[in-house]
Amino acid sequence: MDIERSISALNNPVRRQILEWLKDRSNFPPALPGHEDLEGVCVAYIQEKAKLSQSTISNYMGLLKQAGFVNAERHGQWTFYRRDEKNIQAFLAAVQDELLKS
Amino acid sequence: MDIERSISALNNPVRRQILEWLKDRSNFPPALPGHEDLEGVCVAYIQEKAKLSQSTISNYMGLLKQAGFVNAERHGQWTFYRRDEKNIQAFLAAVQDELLKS
DNA sequence: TCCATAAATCGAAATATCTCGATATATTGT
DNA sequence: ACAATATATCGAGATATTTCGATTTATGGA
Repeated sequence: MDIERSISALNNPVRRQILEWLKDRSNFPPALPGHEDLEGVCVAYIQEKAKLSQSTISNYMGLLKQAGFVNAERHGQWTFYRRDEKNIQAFLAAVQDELLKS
Repeated sequence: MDIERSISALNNPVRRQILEWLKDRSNFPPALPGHEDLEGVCVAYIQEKAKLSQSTISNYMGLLKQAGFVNAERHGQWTFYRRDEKNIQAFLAAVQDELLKS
């Protein structure tokens, strides 16, 4: 739990928006054929919704991953990103601790 | 509750450290004579502990104030800063909401 | 009024972040 | 092996943040 890296990753409205979108798979187009069982969303779908360049979104997802907010799973040529709820909880607990604990 | 501004203010280790120090008045030298009743801490004390320049700390306290994390109270030539626990709670609730609420 | 002190603001240099297009890498299908 | 597609990485320009010293403003005391 690197709080520095996590806050830095959250310090951008598009990255926060992506984390919100990822709460619900139905914010994106249907899964690609053969990947219906996967929870995650590919970079191209996220890019389309965020309306930023492919490289920017790839970079953003890398930052969110380093911060622990998402997991990446490669399947063939696609990387499927999904929220890591456990780490998100852990982050919230850590911030709460830092801001409130005596 | 401007979450953008709040996260931005927290996105700096010294500012987070200051918020932690302000949890406990005894992290700083005793109050100036005649101000023993005040909860807050003057800029000079914070600066001394943070070991950054006066202008930097004044700027930091301004950012923390704009974000709502601290209140400023002017008494004579001093500005006394203290945590705004209500707003800190509100911020935590808002982040929790943004990160978790469906 | 003049001086000293505290804090805020200004201007600037160094560093970091944002964002892009171009390129590289990995994988799949022909 | 080749072409097509998805993603990652690279290099760079624009913008923002960090941090400083110098200056300004506000206050209190001699």
